[in-house]
Amino acid sequence: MANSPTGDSVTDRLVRVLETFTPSRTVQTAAEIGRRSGLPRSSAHRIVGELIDAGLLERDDDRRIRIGMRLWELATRSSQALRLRQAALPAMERVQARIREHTQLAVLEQDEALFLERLSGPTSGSNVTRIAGRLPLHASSSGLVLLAYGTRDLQERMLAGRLPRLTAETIADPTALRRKLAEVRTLGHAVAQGSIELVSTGVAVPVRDETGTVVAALSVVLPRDAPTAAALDELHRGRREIERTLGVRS
Amino acid sequence: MANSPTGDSVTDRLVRVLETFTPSRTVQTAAEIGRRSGLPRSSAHRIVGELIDAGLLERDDDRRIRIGMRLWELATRSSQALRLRQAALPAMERVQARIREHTQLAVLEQDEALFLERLSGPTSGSNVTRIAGRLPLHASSSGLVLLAYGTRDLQERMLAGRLPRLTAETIADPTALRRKLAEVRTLGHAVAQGSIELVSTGVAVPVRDETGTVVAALSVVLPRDAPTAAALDELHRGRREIERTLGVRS
DNA sequence: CGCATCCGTCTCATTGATCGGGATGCCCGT
DNA sequence: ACGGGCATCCCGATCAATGAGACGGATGCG
Repeated sequence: MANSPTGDSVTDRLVRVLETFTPSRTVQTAAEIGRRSGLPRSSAHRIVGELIDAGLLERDDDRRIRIGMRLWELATRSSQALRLRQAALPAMERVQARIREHTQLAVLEQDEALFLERLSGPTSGSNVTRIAGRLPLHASSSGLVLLAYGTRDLQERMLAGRLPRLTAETIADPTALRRKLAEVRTLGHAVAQGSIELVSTGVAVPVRDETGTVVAALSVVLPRDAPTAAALDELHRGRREIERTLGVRS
Repeated sequence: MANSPTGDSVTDRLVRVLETFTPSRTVQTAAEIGRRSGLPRSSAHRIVGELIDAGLLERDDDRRIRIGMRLWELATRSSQALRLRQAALPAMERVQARIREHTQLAVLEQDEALFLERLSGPTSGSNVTRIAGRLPLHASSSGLVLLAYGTRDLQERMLAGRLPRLTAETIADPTALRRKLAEVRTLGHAVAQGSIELVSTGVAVPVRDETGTVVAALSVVLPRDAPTAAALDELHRGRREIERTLGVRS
């Protein structure tokens, strides 16, 4: 049921076409789409045309194709991503205003951390994370939180799989990761120093919904050797504010 | 080429399925989707299944269907909606912090104003506008700005069509609307008093990109009889900040 | 200037995926 | 016990989707 080995159906094709768009390649010609999606030229043209008729894609002034705002509208209108983001935004603004570094909200999606929102102040530095971007669970503070409070099943799967190393300090050893997850659960937060970029440290706390399930991770990115105490304090304040908005009575 | 009167193709069906989701109905059963989209039960089931396999929809714990985060991710990653929103967010936060009322960013989409973002402070009142929501061009201050600086073609089309009346004060007369648009162009901003709700007044200014084209409207919603001078001042400050981020040299 | 690419558009015969009616079984409320 | 609503599975007919190919225009290179 999960997957059909055929990998071919009109729906699959449409998705493959949509997936050829990336944050770096936001506009492309129909032929490029065909090549990247492995579709014959003429088929790609036809499918792109249909998607344009449907309003999911748009044709640029100069024939190039881009994702239509209608698709963004459809997706944003009714995903719980929006609800979470809305509930969290005021608290995130407050955290950002006090800490003045990147403030992020991430959820679990297909065994990775998906970032719903990121606020960056004028003083904040680089930006590996982007909105609607992803990071591996074992390599980011947000991911560690989501993993530590995730299902046993998820944890086993991650511990059994490959743990790619982004920097020399990424936790790439299953035993070390298992120990780290236990630590996260004990402390109630995750600190990831240099696991993505050597120059920065991520700090993340779990956010729960009214059923007590961890639904997101709230995090900030600090310079590598900055003290984490103040950030943790703000993060927990923010977490409580978000949870209150979500209807958690404490 | 533009439209096929048939209105039937796999793509059309998929879109119709996606469109059955609304801000109020974010989860539904497959049968409901079938009914709302006018598709036979079994067809609806099959299509929903394919969309779930593709990751665009998700199945709830209890068999119900909802929009998948993957769709939000795809759409958000690479639409210019994101780029605009990103460029505008810091400025919007500043405006919101000073005025303490709803602060909104809207773009033109299919002859309506589509709201990309809305920030609401603790003191702000009701919320007719929602993110990814729409309002008619002639009835909102944002819409009036987008229309006044839109193409001649768009203006003719709107003036020729029906102008539904949301309140007693909505501009529903073509001649009055034409005069209002000229006024907006002269002043460089739009004030819409009571055109959506009698108790509130919208104030909006145009935002231009590096080519000088108006790409968005920045607006706030004030209590009906509040003075607009301070808000206008902040809006123009915010507008300049956004335009600078977009690369407009002034 | 001529050649080589790359693009978009169009046609058309073939085929295999899509379609939808219907049967089955489950769950839930009455 | 019963009826309604739902998800799931099946299957033959059909027809829209498919993709190879040809054509013309735009662009770039030597």
